[in-house]
Amino acid sequence: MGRIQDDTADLADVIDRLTMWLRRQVPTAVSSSTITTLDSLAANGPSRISDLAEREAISQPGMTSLVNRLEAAGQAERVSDPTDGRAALVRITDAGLALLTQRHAARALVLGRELDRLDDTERAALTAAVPALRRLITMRESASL
Amino acid sequence: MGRIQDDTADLADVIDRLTMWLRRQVPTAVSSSTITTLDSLAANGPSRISDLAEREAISQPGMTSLVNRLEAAGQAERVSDPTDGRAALVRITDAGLALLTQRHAARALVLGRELDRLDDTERAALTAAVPALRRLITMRESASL
DNA sequence: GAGATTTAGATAAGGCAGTTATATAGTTGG
DNA sequence: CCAACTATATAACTGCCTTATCTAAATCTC
Repeated sequence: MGRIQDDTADLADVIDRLTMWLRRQVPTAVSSSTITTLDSLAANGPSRISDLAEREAISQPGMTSLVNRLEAAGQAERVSDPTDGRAALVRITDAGLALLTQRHAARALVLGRELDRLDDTERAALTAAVPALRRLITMRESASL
Repeated sequence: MGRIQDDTADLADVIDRLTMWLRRQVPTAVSSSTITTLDSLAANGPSRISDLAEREAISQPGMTSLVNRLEAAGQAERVSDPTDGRAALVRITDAGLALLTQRHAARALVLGRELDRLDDTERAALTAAVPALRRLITMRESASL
């Protein structure tokens, strides 16, 4: 119990710090919720404002203004929902997809530089952990939350 | 090369998503830089404003105002630097340490619940990766950046 | 099918946390 | 002892979020 709990705390701590560090290395110039919203649009297809707000855990007016920014930057666009005249569907544009690609590449590059400084055993341990980490994510995405 | 690069992108992606998810599960009520600054104070002892600003990669006025907030909340305090009348040393208080402890416990709890749903092999892979992740962090902390 | 209720989104007003530019006060070297 | 430097604070501004409220479309009830 104590053992597992310690590892868990370690993992949470380590993830925390790595993320902070990655964020600093790749100064995004766009806010973190901008990126995660684009990610969500890329993964789930055109979505309603209120659905996006719920996924990103921000308020509906907050998402309205975020979408306004995305639209102004040409990274997403509003299309009308044929089935509901009140709703607007938000769709990622090619420019939005390009932004995601570029950012992911930049982060991978920075992380890659650090990985080069680890030894083979350490790198192997990280590689071996990726599938479990991915499972962790997909589990939560299908969870009710 | 391609192989390692793919793993790297995977790792960056996975870390990204895990962090977003952790952040949402444990709505912090305090900003992320508040926490990381307290962390830094706990780890490195009383520090100057400008040193903190550099470590956290925010501007010096930004750190001044962050420290003002910490002080107002009773989580840190300014003490005068005996060796330099211009400088203020910022020191974490017991309340600040308690906040860190509580937050880390909350995150570990949430993460632990998910880990329980993995199988033994997956958990072992994660545990095995922790030391390498930690090395990754300590490397960058001692780097010149 | 007309009017009340609910729902999707927009607008308004405000706050917090960051930015750059600049001011103030203490330190240090010639 | 004064000039230049350094540590922090203050000022003015911006970005991105919040809650409260408004409008318009959909749905439900009779």
